[in-house]
Amino acid sequence: MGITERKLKEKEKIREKILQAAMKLFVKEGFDNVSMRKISKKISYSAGTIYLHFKDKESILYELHNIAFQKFYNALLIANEETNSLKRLMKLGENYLNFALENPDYYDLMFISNCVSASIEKSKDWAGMDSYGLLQQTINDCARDGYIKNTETEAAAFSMWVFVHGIASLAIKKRLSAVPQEDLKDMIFGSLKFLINLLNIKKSK
Amino acid sequence: MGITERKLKEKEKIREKILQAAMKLFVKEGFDNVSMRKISKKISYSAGTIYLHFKDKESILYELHNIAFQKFYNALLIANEETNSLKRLMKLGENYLNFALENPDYYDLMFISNCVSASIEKSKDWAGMDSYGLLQQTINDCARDGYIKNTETEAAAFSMWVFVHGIASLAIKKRLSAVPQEDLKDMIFGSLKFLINLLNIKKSK
DNA sequence: AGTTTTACTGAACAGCGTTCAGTAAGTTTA
DNA sequence: TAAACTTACTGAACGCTGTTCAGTAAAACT
Repeated sequence: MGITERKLKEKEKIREKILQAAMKLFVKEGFDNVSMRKISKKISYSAGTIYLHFKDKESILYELHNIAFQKFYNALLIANEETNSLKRLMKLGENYLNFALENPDYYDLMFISNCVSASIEKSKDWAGMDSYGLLQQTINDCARDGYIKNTETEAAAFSMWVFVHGIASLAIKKRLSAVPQEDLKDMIFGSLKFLINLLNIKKSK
Repeated sequence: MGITERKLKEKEKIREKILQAAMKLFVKEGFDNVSMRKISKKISYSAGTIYLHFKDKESILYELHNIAFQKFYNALLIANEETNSLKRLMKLGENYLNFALENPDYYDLMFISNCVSASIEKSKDWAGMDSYGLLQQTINDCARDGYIKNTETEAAAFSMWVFVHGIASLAIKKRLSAVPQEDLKDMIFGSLKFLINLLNIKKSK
């Protein structure tokens, strides 16, 4: 079985090459400005070859979409180092926003772009479910520790998400240009603090 | 001056025709799936003619973008019928969300799409400034009436905006498919109520 | 050695946004 | 009224796109 195995590995290698080339191009030039021919040139194959590995351009995006969610989940996970649940919630929000601001193209792909949402609707298990679970867990911990009301955990989790997503998507899509560039980060992270203070019923300080 | 005047009016008429045809096509088929040739066919002119009235496809979008903001502002304005400031804030949020859900393509154009953001950055006066002023005014009224802290009006206004935008953009971009369709509206407007309750320090009831 | 399988190419297709020489009608001037 | 000019518009063309597929050459199997 040495030969077929080697062949499979080589196939996988090309697939990987395509993904990496596409990823780099997408991030640098934006998804729409990258053509199949550009990708193929970057890996020194003909454009047709890509179609031996991917159904179409969209499915390359979808694959990258899953990779992005993996990165995203790992970026959020670092918040778990914080032991205080409310601080952990804060850290979670900060990590979310930092990921979005540092990887705007990934974030766009994951939460905004149209290309992917078609594929999402088919596969009912959404790649972001793990990350949302992380948020729910943290909110539950906050409720347990008396920071937020037990009856409001679901609404709090959802609100927290739409809040940080709202900020992230407006920033990425450049709808916050009224705010001076140098004040933007303060504004963003200040707002996060503001929301968490609203949620916090302990008001310990 | 009768002739040149008539000619100008005719030119304006075609411009209007292009905008209306483009608008209908954009809303029905989505911005990317509409070609200049499709628009031209709809108005029974050649594709080249459009370029006598608009620099490129993007500038048609930009024009529609301003029209959309006008519609948007008028939709928000209805909230002013409500005399109680906190209720007015609630109504403002509801109107925002309703507009977004009922005109997803306009909303996309105004707050999400890339095509427009390039033009926005050039013209420093953003079309949404009037609408944001409406929000700020309402928040100030709420502070005056003791519903929210006087020190927090800026943060409250920004938070309110990113919150409703977060909901709207997730809904429009179909990232809320985990929520059953029949529960979606309750979830959305329930969350709005949740946020306003968080902001409300009077807790009158 | 001959046959089959595999991997890949490059030409082709239909469609895109955009440009522009050419045309025909409308308007102004002589 | 005839000639000159202006304007509005067309349709072909350019270079790009995503995608398909007949053809090819090398590798693997019999």
